[in-house]
Amino acid sequence: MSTPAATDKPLNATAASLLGFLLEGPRSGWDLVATAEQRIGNFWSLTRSQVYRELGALAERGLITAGMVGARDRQPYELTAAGRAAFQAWLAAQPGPEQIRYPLLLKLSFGRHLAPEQRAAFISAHRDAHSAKLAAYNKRLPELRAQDPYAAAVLTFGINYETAVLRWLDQLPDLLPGGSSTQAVARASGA
Amino acid sequence: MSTPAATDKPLNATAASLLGFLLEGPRSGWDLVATAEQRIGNFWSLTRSQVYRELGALAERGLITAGMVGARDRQPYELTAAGRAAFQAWLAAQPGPEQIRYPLLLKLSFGRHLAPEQRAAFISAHRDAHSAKLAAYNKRLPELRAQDPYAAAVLTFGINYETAVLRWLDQLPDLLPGGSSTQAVARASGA
DNA sequence: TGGTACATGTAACATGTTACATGATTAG
DNA sequence: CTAATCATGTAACATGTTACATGTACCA
Repeated sequence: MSTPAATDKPLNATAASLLGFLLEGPRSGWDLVATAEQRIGNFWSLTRSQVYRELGALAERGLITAGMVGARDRQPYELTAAGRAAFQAWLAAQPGPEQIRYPLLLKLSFGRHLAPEQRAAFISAHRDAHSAKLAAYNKRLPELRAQDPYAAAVLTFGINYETAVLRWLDQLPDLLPGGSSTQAVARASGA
Repeated sequence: MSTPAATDKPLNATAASLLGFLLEGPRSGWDLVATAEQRIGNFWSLTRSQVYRELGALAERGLITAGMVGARDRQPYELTAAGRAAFQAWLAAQPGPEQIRYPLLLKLSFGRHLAPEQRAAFISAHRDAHSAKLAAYNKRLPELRAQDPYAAAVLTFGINYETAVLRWLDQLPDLLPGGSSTQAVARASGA
């Protein structure tokens, strides 16, 4: 068995994505960060540090090779055959469940300890952020639809998601103590 | 300034949640894991290891104190005044944006490299998981509504979310190449 | 007395974040 | 010439995951 430098253990999703972008041609770390930000940044985050680290590890495993350094110390990498195979193996594996970490939900679930005005401030800031995101997604959709149906499908998830969040935010006052219905009762009882 | 053992740096959300649960009375690590799983597990994950580590750190910072060891080496912790203050400080801070890491979206965005049958298998497994979750949420809602409006509000987010995901999954065949409309065309052209 | 659920923890590792340090190139 | 942008990287730390190790108490 000639060991081609640890094709063994499975890739993590971040590393695999980098390989995926490299399928389109050689890219430097900097490029990859920009590409990732743009293409998967909405549902998969990564940092510069991480990218450089993964590139080093991928090179060591023989899944990519460093090309000739260009202008500004630009270090391009390109896929090897092993890298292509590793990417395909990753892609073919059943994806795990999504992970959501939602600080607002966490704080709301401790809502009994939270002053209503603060709660309201959180929610309102949150609503602004989400309606901005929805608007941005809707703006981008038509263009993407023509260019790349896969990206458009993924963006459509984002639109569904943001819409659901906004709808939930609308419901909140009726669900929470001190919300609209309670206030209506308070007004009706002549407070 | 009497330094009360580093009340300084802000808590992370996981540690803060543990403090939040301890507001309801002394709990052991084991209890806290179970409570967290049940109460915030759907939108905030944590592991046993992490909990024990955080408990150690919180005790060192003077935010909790270890009580007397009970049966089965059970080690209960309770909040200190500093712990209460730290929890309130965390709760009052503006929550950051949610983070979503969605492996299926990642793989779909590389959809051009994915065989349609595999894509279909991913989506179908995903759909099953999400409809099960939605059903579970809907089942739990009435009970929670009476018990804890905050938990119910948070669960309602989950219901909105799962509904949105399922709706998106329904849309997918029309968005992706080789989807239902394409198939209809193929059938019409007599394949 | 044997299995299951309870209970705690460590070690090793993987992943992710933040701050720092350095320098090249380009546009004005 | 100088500010902004491009480009790479390290160090330190925080967070999260997995596997391992140990033992108790309850129930059948």
